[in-house]
Amino acid sequence: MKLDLSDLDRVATFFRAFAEPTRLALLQELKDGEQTVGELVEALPTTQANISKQLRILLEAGLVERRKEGTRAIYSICEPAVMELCAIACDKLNREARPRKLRF
Amino acid sequence: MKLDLSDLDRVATFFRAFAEPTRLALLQELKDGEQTVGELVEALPTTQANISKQLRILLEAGLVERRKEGTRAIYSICEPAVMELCAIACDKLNREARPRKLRF
DNA sequence: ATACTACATAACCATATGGTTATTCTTGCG
DNA sequence: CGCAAGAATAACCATATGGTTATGTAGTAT
Repeated sequence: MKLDLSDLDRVATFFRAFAEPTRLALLQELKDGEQTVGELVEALPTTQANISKQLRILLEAGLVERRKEGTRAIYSICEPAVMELCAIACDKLNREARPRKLRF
Repeated sequence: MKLDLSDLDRVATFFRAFAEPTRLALLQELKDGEQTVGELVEALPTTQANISKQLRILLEAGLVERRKEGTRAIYSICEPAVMELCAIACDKLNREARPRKLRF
């Protein structure tokens, strides 16, 4: 079975969500539970605007979900495959000659 | 355990190899066995130069390997995780409301 | 050596995208 | 209401990147 171009586009878009360090860092922060935007801003070395922007990409990719509580927005991972994919990526990278092991 | 920025960069680079339709199409063509560059050029709607360029990215990402035979270059998938990752991506996309199922 | 085939690389362009600053919503509260 | 806090969006810039055309290079044959 061969996927056509529009399906390949969707798959590519899905993987593209994982293809940037900042978004991976966000997923990593959310790994152990939901976080507000403010908490994520404090945890990562970038601006609130950028955090919101990248979170939107993760949201549209269906990797995270948003919940509102008062004025805050609380994000959490809603796609179990996220951890699985990151684990596979780390396994692959650990198989290369490397000083220490990666685990997402 | 938290990956630092340089590790996140490596993970991101890994995923980035999957984040373009042309490279996914190449992987899909290679799914059932090795192919020469010429065969891949015939199979895909882009130029030989672009095929070579994208193959190099897959090669550097460690997803495919190259074998020379005469003047030909024969590529094949050398990373088992490739199919696994694509299967997970398709599963996820199939879970969204969609007319038909994707399978890489 | 010449010419041809198969592939890789270079140079270049148009677009996409990560990041920033500035601004605009939205919500809660006095 | 006015105001502040938290978050999203807009506008913008610099860089990265997919794709193309043109050129280079290695192997094979004549």
